[in-house]
Amino acid sequence: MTDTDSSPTLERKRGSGVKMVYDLLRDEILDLVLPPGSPIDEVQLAERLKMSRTPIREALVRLAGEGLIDTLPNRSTMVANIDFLNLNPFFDALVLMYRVTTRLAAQNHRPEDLSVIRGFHEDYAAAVVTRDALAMIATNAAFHAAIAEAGRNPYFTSLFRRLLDEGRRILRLYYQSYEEQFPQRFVDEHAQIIAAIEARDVETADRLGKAHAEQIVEQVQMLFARNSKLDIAL
Amino acid sequence: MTDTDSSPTLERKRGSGVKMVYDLLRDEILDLVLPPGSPIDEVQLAERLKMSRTPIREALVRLAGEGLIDTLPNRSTMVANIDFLNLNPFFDALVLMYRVTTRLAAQNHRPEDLSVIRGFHEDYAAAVVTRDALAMIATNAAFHAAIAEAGRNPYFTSLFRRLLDEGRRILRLYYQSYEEQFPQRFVDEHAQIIAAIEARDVETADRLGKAHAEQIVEQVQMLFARNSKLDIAL
DNA sequence: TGTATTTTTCTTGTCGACAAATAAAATACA
DNA sequence: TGTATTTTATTTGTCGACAAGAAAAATACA
Repeated sequence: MTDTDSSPTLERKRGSGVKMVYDLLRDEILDLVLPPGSPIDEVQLAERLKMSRTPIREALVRLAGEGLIDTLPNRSTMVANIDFLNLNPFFDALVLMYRVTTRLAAQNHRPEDLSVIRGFHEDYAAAVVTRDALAMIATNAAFHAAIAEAGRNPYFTSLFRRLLDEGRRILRLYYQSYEEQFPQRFVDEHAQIIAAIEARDVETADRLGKAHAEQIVEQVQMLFARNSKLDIAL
Repeated sequence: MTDTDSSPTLERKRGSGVKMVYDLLRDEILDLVLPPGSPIDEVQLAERLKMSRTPIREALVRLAGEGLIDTLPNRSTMVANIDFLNLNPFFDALVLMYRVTTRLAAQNHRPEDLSVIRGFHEDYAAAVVTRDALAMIATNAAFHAAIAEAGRNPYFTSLFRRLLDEGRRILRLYYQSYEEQFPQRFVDEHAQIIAAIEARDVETADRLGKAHAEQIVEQVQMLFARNSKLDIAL
């Protein structure tokens, strides 16, 4: 029998296809469901999501623009690799953006921003309590992205978002061997950061942002040094 | 008569279409040939460049990813506006990236980088001599982009490139009423920056980068204040 | 058996066509 | 004449199909 009538074609709203694919792939990449180096097949995705290749292609172009996938001409496209041998540029950029965005948030935030920030702060604290590593990673990124938004500099915000994304991938890797000591500390530091922002204490915010970032970098480097044996494929 | 045989279909290499459209539109946007707010018609472009809408669409998606065009769903896409009423976020980001990239270049550059940088330095000096405003803008951006490359932090480099692009649009506007005093000064400052980088004098590079950036910002703000009457359409 | 060449296969890049969504124009109605 | 509603027109978003490129497989040849 043919498939006429049986499946009612699953109507989608007219521009939602690309966003769907984009969000799906982005999440799968950032959570390492698709590890670095994984090939991405357009036709396979197309038939899995029951749509043409066109919207999928558009999503892939966007992801490539954000550096999450690499496209070699005429040949397969794959999830972007992480340069584990030299994370320094990443760390440098991350620390600076932590500082700058926190500082700007202290300068430029509006009252309504704080409730958003506090919301993510609580989400993060909840994730720490339930020891949900994936949720911790995601809510921590959301927390700092919200601070960046409150700083109201779209250039910094977009770079920071990109760094936080990349950070999600790296953290996802290390949280396998996660020690429970540091998340609680981060909750406290987050609370201090919020207080500094609210008080519009620019210098303190700057200092806390920097210290917080360096804590994270140090932790990651420690974890990295410890289990450098577990190597990710490719 | 039909057009069979007459025009031999103008064969293009297989992936070159998108790059062609992308480069073309990018240049026209940055040089204000397409001023902010200009509508971009896909079909019109398609028949002008004698290709299908698909590669044009891909180029537009890329440009949208870099913030050079805005796409409203189901409706026309147009060249991104510049928020002239609040250039502060732009200036803040620009100054910081000038500093950081110059500093990192002093730290991380390799000998071969210097010749590239010097090349653009000379191009800029030549543009100043011939008083070619468009060339000055473009070579100045290329000069600083080359310094950023020598700093070897892709995150900073890509943000800085984006800022330099945006700067090209803004400068392009003000160079209409351009006063010849400052380009020569910039040539000298560029030379000092090169010297600091070559000497690996990180602190001096940082200081020079910051000062240079602030010079530019100040100039633009002065020009902006002076002829705030000439308003660009939309 | 090992290397070079041809053939096949598989994936991407491009095309033309159609349908949905929105704006503009035209019509109806008071 | 002015407003509301329908109709038309224009532009985007999606689709299926096909051709070009490159790797893999198969064949030819030594």
